[in-house]
Amino acid sequence: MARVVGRSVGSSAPRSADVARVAGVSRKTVSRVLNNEPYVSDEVRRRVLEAAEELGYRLNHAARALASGRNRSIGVVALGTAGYGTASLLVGIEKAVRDSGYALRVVNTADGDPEGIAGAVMSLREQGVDGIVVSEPIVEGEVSLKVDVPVLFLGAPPAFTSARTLTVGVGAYALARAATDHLLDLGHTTVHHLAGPGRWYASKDRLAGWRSALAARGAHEPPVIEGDWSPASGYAAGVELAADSSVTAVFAAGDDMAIGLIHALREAGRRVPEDISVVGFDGNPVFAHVTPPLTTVRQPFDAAAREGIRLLMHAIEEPETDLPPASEPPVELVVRGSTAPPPTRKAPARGRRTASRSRGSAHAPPAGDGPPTTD
Amino acid sequence: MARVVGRSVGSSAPRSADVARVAGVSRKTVSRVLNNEPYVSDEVRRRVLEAAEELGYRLNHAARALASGRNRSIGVVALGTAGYGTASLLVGIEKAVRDSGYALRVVNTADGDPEGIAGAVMSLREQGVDGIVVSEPIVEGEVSLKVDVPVLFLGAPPAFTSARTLTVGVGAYALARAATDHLLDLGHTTVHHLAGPGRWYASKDRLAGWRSALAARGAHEPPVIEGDWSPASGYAAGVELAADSSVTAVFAAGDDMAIGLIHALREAGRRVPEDISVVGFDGNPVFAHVTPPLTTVRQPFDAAAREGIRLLMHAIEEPETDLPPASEPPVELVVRGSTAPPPTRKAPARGRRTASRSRGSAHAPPAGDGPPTTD
DNA sequence: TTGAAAGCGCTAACAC
DNA sequence: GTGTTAGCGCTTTCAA
Repeated sequence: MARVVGRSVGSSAPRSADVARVAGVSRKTVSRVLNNEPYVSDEVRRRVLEAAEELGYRLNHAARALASGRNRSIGVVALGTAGYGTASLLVGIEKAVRDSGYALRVVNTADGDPEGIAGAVMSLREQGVDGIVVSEPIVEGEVSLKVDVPVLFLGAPPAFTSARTLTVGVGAYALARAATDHLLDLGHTTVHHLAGPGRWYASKDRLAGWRSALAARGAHEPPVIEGDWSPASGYAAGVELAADSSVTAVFAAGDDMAIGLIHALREAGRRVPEDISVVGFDGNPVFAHVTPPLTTVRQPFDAAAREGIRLLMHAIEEPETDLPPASEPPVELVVRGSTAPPPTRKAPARGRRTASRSRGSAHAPPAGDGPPTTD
Repeated sequence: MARVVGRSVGSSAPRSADVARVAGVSRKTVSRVLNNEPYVSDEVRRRVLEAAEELGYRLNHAARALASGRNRSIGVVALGTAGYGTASLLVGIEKAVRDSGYALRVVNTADGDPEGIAGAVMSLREQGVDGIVVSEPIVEGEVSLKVDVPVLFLGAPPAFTSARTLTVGVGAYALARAATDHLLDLGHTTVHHLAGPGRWYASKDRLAGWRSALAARGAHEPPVIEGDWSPASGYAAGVELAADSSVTAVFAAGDDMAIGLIHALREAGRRVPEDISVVGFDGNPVFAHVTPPLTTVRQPFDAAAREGIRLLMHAIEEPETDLPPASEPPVELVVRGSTAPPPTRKAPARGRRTASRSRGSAHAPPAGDGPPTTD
């Protein structure tokens, strides 16, 4: 390996000027090659790449950002929790962003309150991100904020205005509806609902799906119990529900809550699924191994993240163009052992047409539209 | 609210020069105030802050980074998985970094192989981070890399050299030992081990802790079974272990694997904990609600992250000074329902010649020694 | 198809 | 205590 460059000893990292010198071209040409711009002869391109390689040249992102105004990085506002859902979404976002050649900056908000979100967004903007992803924030309260870059709301409706506002749902409404329909199909006369915190949009969406499934069958709508996503809150709800002998089916808005719920139910002497059926929400694979294995609906984290980032990238790089339409992820119901036909009653007709894939129901309003929420 | 600034209409974001003009000072003084440098009169400081506030001024990080060479951001190389452990560590890191006033950049590696880690680290360096956190990488293979910023290895030994290499453990060795001791204390003559992938340092550390606990009591060391952290791999191990009637206690290197393991055990007719005791590793709270509730050891994710970032910040901001010593996090054993004394028996009426390809060594080699892998 | 000059917004070093 | 003068390393005009 011939040492072509004069001195590279005491000096620090090579700059584009060094590459230019070694390749025998101008700095601008180096820049062209590095940015894959047209109008560079193959010969020159090759020489530049070779020189960069030889020098171990690494482009300085800060300088590029300063000069161009574009940072090639996107920021994500996430919840500071290690839950399966949140973590899965973050992993999916990271991968999609990296595949796009962008860098990822993360800011968590302890609890997704408006101030927290606003602060996180401002901090991200200050860091110079080209786009922002707000993942599963709360919906309550107004975030008064105006951001000058595109913002993607993943699994939630827009909470503030931005240069370009995008929304990609995770199909929570349809998933909740499928979960409830599954229970109804089994022959349960109605389904109780253990919801997430009322302030979360994710809660409202699931609640709405459950409600619509009930309404479609003319089933009675029992009062909603509210948890906080934690297994402990599921347990507390279970204690409450176990005392009500009319309960035969429960749809919990989260797997962890469902597990806590089942725990309390069984402790109170109610068998699952013989006496009471339980469906969770998320799709954490570990719950295939508990007793009873948890029936649940799988959230399309990866697909939603990929789709969302695709839209965001488009909005960043081609602000003028109209965005290609978002494809709705499929509904995936995972039937395991925590659901069964209701007790006493004779087994229902075998017409078990589980709402799998396909939007499954008469009308499923897309996320962002406010289906009748109570709260 | 008096509009002091001349025109702010069509123009874009205000710069430090605008603030300087409004406050009637020089740009450098604005810079001083914004960086909390000394030698600025309170009066001037107040005026500058006021002007900045009024203009809605936001400092441009890219420009600062370019000018100063410091980026006020740290990068983390994580595993692209949504597991409880990984996610908890990341959340802890994010919080600690944010509290230090730094920004966080994240790059995941699909599987922590040397190339993946090297690529992630280079990408982070290119992005101009001031420090890097490598969280739970694999240990096998050499990462040939020289980084010019401090690197913190969290829960793993240094995998490559850097300007300043820091290491903070999560006490895995002590935790594994505590888990095994708990089983031994219960009266089990020995404890089997379901390990993580051999390439992971986390696996080796836990393995070593288990091994040392056994050795300290002179207990026989059964062959190690290797999983991949997934509940499915735990299940597979359980099928295998259930066939061996001499097994009365198992220490699994992860909660999820423990759950899969218990599943298989019970399916094979072995009761937990009556016939076989199982201890997990991590501390995911949801497993307090399964049947049986999982006994486990809790990893001090937050404490480790906080301590690690503290060290890293110190290395970044005061490279000369010696680092304050790291405090070891406490060992936390969470005893729940999956462990009990061994089954009622007066004498261990069993010839242990089931799977006798154990090495049966009486000493505990430190991590780094490769355990007999099965795969 | 390539190059020369002029900054991007900030901080560093040195004056005053 | 405060201001002045130069850049940081890259991309952008615009010209050749």
